[in-house]
Amino acid sequence: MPTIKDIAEAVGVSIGTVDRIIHKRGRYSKKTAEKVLKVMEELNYTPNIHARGLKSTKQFNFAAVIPHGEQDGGYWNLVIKGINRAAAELGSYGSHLEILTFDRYSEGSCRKTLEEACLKGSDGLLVAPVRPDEVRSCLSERDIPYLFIDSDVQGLDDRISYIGQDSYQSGILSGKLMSLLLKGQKSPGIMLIEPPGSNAHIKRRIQGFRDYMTNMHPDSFFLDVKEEVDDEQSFHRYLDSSIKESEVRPLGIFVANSSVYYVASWLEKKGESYHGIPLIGYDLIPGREGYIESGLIDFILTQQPEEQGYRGVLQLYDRLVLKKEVQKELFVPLNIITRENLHTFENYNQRN
Amino acid sequence: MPTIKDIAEAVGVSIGTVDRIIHKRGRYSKKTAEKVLKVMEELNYTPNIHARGLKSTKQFNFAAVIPHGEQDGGYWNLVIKGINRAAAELGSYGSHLEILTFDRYSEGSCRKTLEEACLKGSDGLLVAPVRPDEVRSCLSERDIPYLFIDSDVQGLDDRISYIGQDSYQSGILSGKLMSLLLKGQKSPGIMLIEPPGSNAHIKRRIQGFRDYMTNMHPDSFFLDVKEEVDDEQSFHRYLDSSIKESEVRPLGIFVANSSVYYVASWLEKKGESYHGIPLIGYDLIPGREGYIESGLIDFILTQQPEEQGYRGVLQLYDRLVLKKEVQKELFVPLNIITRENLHTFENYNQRN
DNA sequence: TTAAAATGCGTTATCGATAACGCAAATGAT
DNA sequence: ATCATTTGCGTTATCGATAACGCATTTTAA
Repeated sequence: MPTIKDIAEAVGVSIGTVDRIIHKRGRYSKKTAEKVLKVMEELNYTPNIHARGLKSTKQFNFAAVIPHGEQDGGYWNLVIKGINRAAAELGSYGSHLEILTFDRYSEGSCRKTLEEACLKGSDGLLVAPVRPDEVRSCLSERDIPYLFIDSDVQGLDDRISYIGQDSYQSGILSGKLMSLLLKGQKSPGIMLIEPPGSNAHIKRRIQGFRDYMTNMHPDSFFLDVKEEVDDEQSFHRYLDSSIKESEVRPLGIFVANSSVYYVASWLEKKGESYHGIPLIGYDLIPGREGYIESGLIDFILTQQPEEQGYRGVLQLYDRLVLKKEVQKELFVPLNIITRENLHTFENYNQRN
Repeated sequence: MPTIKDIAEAVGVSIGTVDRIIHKRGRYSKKTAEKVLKVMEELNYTPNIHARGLKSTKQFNFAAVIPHGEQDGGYWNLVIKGINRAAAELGSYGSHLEILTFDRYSEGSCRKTLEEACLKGSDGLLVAPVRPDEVRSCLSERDIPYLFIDSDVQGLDDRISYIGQDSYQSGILSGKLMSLLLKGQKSPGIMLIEPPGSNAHIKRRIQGFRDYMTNMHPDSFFLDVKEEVDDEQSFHRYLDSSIKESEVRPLGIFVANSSVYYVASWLEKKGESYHGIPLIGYDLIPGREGYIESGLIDFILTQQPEEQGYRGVLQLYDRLVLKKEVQKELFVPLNIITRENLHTFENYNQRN
């Protein structure tokens, strides 16, 4: 491995000169710079990360701005887990990461938290822009580098990267799985549950699902249920009344987010005759796996929140500390979770 | 972050003493050692990786001993890809990794390659023990640290780690998926294909599949096909004669490894009436995805060869270079691949 | 022409861990 | 009592990149 000293000797200058040229800093002549860059190219010089990391006194301060951990059924806690794992893996050398959370259901909370992060002098932000307008208005007037997870924001294209899921395709995939579960039944009445606080993301999932079903089962019809409250009891009541109104027993239920667990507990309460109804939903929520094990929930698709948080931090680090190029867009794989492979996903990932 | 200097000052000794105590090296008194260790504990000292990496002139030489990349339908090339990705990520600081391949179908080739790796003075080996006997006889008499991927070896329990898949459970999962694809048909005749060079791994998959099916579809019967040759043409001929002999058209086909692609091309040749037969198999082979896209193959389970190679190298590094504790056994998640999520698995993973 | 300013570049201390080296003091042997 | 050996510990150079500092030399201004 060639060092800066090797370069200096090869060119016939001192290491100080080489360093200044590498960093385009201080004073040097154009001629020398050309020679140095040429030799660097030839010897295939790459800086020694350890020497750099050791010397650099610069503490990078990163901040992650995401909803409170327990919101959305604990979904964001999984993101936090991934963030912390990445932070631990990078060690705390040369970088420090702080997680700031906000209330995604209260106006202004997101903006306030973002501004707080900016004022702290963060060198980079990892943001879950569940409130795109607030994010847009806050970030567009600053020049802090930022990266989005979970969803993207139109108009903020100079983000470092976006890490998320192809929602529409995940809806398609759900459709396929539902189709299989229906075992060729004709005219399936499908209950399509649009959860509270539904956003563009969730709407795209529903669209994908609907498109697949109408395409493959033209005779299927939908019972759209749009829930407004995020609380198990009211959810159950609401489902009961929806069922009563429409007077059909659904042949399959698709829930476009983690409310699927509420639906599962509802089915459980309804008794045996409801237990076989195909049920597909989103997200693995710790403590709720029982519904998958018992088979009440047939399939869960995940957004891989942990993976998103993990990758997000790594990309921030790669881009800002290591100054590497990173992918501007990264879709996490669509994993299918079911009773038989559920346990193989647990506790994978921690690197020690 | 406390440094070795902080410890030294706190105790009232020099950094040299602290260093010797940390590494149990050279001469020091028991009393001082106790004090130093106590303070280290209190201040929660962790060595600075960068300083250590910078100083240590020790080049770790690792070797990966696996079958030729193109064997098993290119399967090992994927492992190699993961190994290289990990190697690139770790940078080449303080470690060098060499991949040595052998012919898994020729006796002694594995042993020879292993011995070669040992003679090169490797500090650690990543081994795919597809020939357990040769691995056992070679490694048990040396004291080089080693780690297994793909499959484990009985009697070599002092390995650093084993990284692989829960084969039986993957068979169970295949059974579940097959069961769904059969859409409730009665008395399904299942063609169960045991591929050439079948090992304990593959037999466990078959066992899992069979157990699930006989449990959930007691009326199902199996047409066992044990193929001997690993070549597309002969495979087709063999399938033809098997079908003719048994005089049944299979209602579903399970192939316990990547020979599933041969079966797919066979079904394609047989014409329309064969195209709808549920087909489940293993492994994503580059260039063969077309059979999944077209739907000829319904589901593919993967062993995540790339992930196995990647993790293997990371664990070797963590254990030997960073001297961390690592998990003695790591099962990779069972991913389900189908037409609708196939593309979300491609090109994920490389970190830049 | 001469002082002032600008340019190009070399020198050096630093980050934290490592390990060789060697000096005292303590212990042992004769 | 004297010398040899052992024991405990401090000092120091090193790894490669970084960046402050300052010395010559050249260029510009008056």
